[in-house]
Amino acid sequence: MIRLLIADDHPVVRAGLGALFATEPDLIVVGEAASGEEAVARSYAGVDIVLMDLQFGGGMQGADATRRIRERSGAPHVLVLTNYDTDADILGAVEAGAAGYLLKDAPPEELIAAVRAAARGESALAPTVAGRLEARQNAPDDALSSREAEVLTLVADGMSNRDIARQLFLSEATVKSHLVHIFTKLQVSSRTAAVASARERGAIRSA
Amino acid sequence: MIRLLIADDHPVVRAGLGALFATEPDLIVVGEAASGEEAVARSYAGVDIVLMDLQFGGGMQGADATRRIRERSGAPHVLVLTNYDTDADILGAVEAGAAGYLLKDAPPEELIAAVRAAARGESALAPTVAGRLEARQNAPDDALSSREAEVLTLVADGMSNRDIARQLFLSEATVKSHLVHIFTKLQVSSRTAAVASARERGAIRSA
DNA sequence: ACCGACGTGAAACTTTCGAATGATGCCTCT
DNA sequence: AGAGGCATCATTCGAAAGTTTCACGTCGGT
Repeated sequence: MIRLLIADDHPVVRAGLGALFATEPDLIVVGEAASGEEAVARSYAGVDIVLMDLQFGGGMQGADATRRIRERSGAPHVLVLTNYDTDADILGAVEAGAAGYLLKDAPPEELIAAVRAAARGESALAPTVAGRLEARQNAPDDALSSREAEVLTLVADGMSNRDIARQLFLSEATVKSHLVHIFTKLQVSSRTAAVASARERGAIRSA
Repeated sequence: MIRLLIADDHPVVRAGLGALFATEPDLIVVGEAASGEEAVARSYAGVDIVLMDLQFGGGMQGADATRRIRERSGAPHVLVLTNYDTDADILGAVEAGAAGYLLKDAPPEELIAAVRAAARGESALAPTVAGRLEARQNAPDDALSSREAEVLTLVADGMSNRDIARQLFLSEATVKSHLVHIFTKLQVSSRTAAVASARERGAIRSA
């Protein structure tokens, strides 16, 4: 018997996953969570697999929750389940310790198979995802640091360097410094181009 | 008895909505559709309400499907159900003849109430959505001219004023002039903010 | 025929951004 | 202990971007 925890902020999705797994005799849903925090709190030892959404309406996001859960010993495996298959999301999830990365539009059989695989301790990456990861391995090292990503997000919201500095309690010089690094890593030379590039590769999420 | 058709390309969401409505004695799901085309085909007279997702993986999108369904006489009411609440999406759906606009993260009771309201012929806009529509009504006349939209698109791609001028066979001064008008209409004061604002209201589609 | 609104274009001027360089302190990994 | 990555801050300068103000058509209306 495989015990599941479903973490998703959409009640409809929780109900759907619950209904799906209810038809399988060896799977049982033992809990639900509507936020990242809740997911961490409910991932006690009696849970075998956590189905984790990456996007939550507010608070802790799925990747962080995954990290928190996995850093404990005897932690359940985490299967990430999301709408998007952007590089940044996938990489973040895998790096956070996810055993698998599934898309919400996947056929039910695939979900169920992935749950069973994860319960056996296997990694269950969708084929498209695996290919993407491989491509990422060969890509130049251009991962933004978390601080840089934070700055870039504010830039994408249209804030000026001064605004960003105030918001993050930094000097304007520091913001510029971060931007230089961002430009270098993204191989661009203006803030709008950086935003365009980041959107393309899924490093930032539109409002 | 209210007969429902569920149109969504995510099996999980279909299952979730099905499970949700199964608990209500006066609601019955009489069909499912995984694409816009399928939704149109299955919206025969025996259906009272269509739950319509706006985003489909490919082919006909929800707004077009809604239009097709509603243009027939004796057509079922269409409740649009989506992840995003951008102005453009909402406006498009309502204009296509949707009786309601709901977000997927809405609580189940709200969904069910909306279905019943739609079955009675009432309009069931989520409060947040209604407010947004109203705001749109009162908003200053901020429609961009086609030339302005053209410029803004290039800005969103990260091009400099000089690049844009060259591409559109203009002087740099003219590009700036267009930008001034764009800023005024969007009520912002920088190019990146303009792009953010345009993305928010759906005037620009990200790559 | 006149007026005004609007899209378009343009100059001069101010502010912000980005490039280049350098420096400090704090981590982690080796 | 040393190397390297990251975050922080500073100064200087030239290049963009943004502001202000003006001008010229075209079009619709009273």
